[in-house]
Amino acid sequence: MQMVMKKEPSPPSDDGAPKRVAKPKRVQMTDIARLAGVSASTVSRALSGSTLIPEETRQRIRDLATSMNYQVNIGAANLRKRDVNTVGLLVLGDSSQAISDPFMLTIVGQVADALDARGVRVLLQRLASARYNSIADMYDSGQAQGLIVVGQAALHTELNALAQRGVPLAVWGAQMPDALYPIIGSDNERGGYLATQRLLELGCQHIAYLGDTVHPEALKRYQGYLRAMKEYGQTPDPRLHQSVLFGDARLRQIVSDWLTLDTGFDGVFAASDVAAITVISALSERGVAIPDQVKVVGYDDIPLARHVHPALTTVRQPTGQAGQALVNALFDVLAGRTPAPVELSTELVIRETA
Amino acid sequence: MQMVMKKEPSPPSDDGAPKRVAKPKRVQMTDIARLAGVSASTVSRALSGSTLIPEETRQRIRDLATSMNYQVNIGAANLRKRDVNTVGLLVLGDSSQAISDPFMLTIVGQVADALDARGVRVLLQRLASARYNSIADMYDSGQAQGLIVVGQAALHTELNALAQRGVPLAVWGAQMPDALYPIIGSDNERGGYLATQRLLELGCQHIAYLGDTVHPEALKRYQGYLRAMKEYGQTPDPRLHQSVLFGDARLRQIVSDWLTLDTGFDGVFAASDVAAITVISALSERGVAIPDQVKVVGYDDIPLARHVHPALTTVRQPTGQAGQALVNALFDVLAGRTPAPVELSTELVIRETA
DNA sequence: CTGAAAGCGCTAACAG
DNA sequence: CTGTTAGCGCTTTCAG
Repeated sequence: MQMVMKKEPSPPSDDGAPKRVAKPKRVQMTDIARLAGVSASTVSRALSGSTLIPEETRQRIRDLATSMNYQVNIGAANLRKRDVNTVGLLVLGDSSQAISDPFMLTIVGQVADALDARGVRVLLQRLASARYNSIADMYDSGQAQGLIVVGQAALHTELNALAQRGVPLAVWGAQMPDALYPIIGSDNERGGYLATQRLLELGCQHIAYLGDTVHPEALKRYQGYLRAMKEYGQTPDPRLHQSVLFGDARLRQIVSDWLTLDTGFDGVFAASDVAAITVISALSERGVAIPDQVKVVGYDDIPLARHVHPALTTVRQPTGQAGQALVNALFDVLAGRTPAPVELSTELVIRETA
Repeated sequence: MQMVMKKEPSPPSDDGAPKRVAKPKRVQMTDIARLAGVSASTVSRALSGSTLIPEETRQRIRDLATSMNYQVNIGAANLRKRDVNTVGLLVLGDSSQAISDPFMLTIVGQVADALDARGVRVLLQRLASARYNSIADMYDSGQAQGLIVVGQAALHTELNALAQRGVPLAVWGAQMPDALYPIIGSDNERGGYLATQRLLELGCQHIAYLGDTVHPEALKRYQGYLRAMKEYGQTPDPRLHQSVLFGDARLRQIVSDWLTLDTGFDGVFAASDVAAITVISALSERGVAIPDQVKVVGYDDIPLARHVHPALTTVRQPTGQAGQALVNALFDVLAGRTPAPVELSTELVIRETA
């Protein structure tokens, strides 16, 4: 039966955002109070577990509430308590490519879980670069008591400004010397070093680096790459440094270009597993043998890294601790402490591609 | 009975959630009003763009607000407007495995974007099965005007009960005949059929199905598998049906078991790409040639499916439309309409594994 | 132990 | 055009 009794008063607007239509009246505290024969104060106290209310009454009120699917209106309670108990989780990044990176998403999940464990609500927002200026909106509008930002991007200056004016935040990214906010991240420089060292140890003479050095994390990895190269007496070929990370077509083109270089190339260090896997795919397509002709090392150790063929050698970032560390840092800030930045140790996971 | 010692006037507790500490006073509407020399009402109107206020004044107030990083307190505004403009996004699933499934996460991202485009806030919650009973909390506590549930799991009955009592929701999952809530999903039965048909066309005689039929979606895919088998005159071997989808070790064991069957097996239809890829990996490890000895078809077409080797033949679910469809459905419900369920068409993507 | 009263920060009549 | 007034649903003194 499709046609239920039409309500008189308001004609259903059909033109976009729905207007309020026949909202079933929500039960609220006074209703419970009336039904329980007590005052709202008592209900409030009972529901919050105050020992002022005798256990028996408390339980009775609780049962009543449960049976009516009543739960305290958090918005109203927050207003009164001047507290929100909610953290904003911002995921920076442009293309839906960037956001669909399994690594980023893993961190998002971890953070959500860690906050949940503390009983804190999570307000999620993906933010494209065009709106980076509204990064603090959740805080400024009182929706969130603090922010966790995943994907530092190139926003260090802005983030510092926020920290400066007292916005509590914690960020996943690369350490910055003058950061006024806590940064949680992996040891990117060392990761880059380990990856490159591996390639060098295996005898690579022409190692490419794939990563956008505008991002501090990718830059650090690049610095690690440079350090290893220097240590092994090699001079990086600038033609083998590319910023592109996403987009199959472009990546394929780059690989093509590299293959036609006079010197050729025999190793690739990619700043993300997703990029590394795409490169492997492009190389395989052209009949280049991995690891025989070209060796590849990725970064992140996403779950699928071990399942591609050949299995990807990569630098593992300890996501398990990431979420917890971010949340801890944010709560330190909220408590007025100054948390130490956390640089999680990276680890080379050797598989088949290098 | 926990007799907690009554605290003295509250020393800074260090043992958990931080107490309020030196919060910098937030600027609020009355502050702006005072500074602008007008009343709060005027500020409210100006900031909400009311044409009652002359353009000039409006701009002046806006600038003032911006310069002070002031934004209307959404919680308070919501309370007054009796509206929250927020949707709860619930991700069901137990293991962090389940949640890290790229496919699920892609949908989460899509939904977040689609809501964002409507100017609706997103409250994210991951929900493990132990807490499935609190699935409607966000709604009951007035935090969200409606819910979007990703991962129908085996909760059809519960979801129906929620719909029954008027909780606005939209769900990603498999169509159910008696659903009182809108379900958005792909045509799982057809997807299962297409996948299996492909294997049959290629001459497979012993096709395994990997998918937990407790989940309606996986069940539908299984039914598609059965239909194809029947159509091609084959009898499914019950030993080749396994519910396990996650966990490398177990999956490897299952593959081992299958390999030692008297009949062997020459085809696998896995209900998710992640499972398919793991199987491929396990088979490669044991020296089984794909697709020569065993052919594999997955489900989802996650981005990496094309990059594994051999590239995965799979059934594509149109995630692009998923987020939008879910959001549209929810808003239909909120507007008092009864949205038609959406069954997005699935498509076989033929690559190398079959 | 319990209720009455006073707001939390904002918006929306309702007068000017 | 603008200010005054009265709450939104809840929590928390403050008195019993």
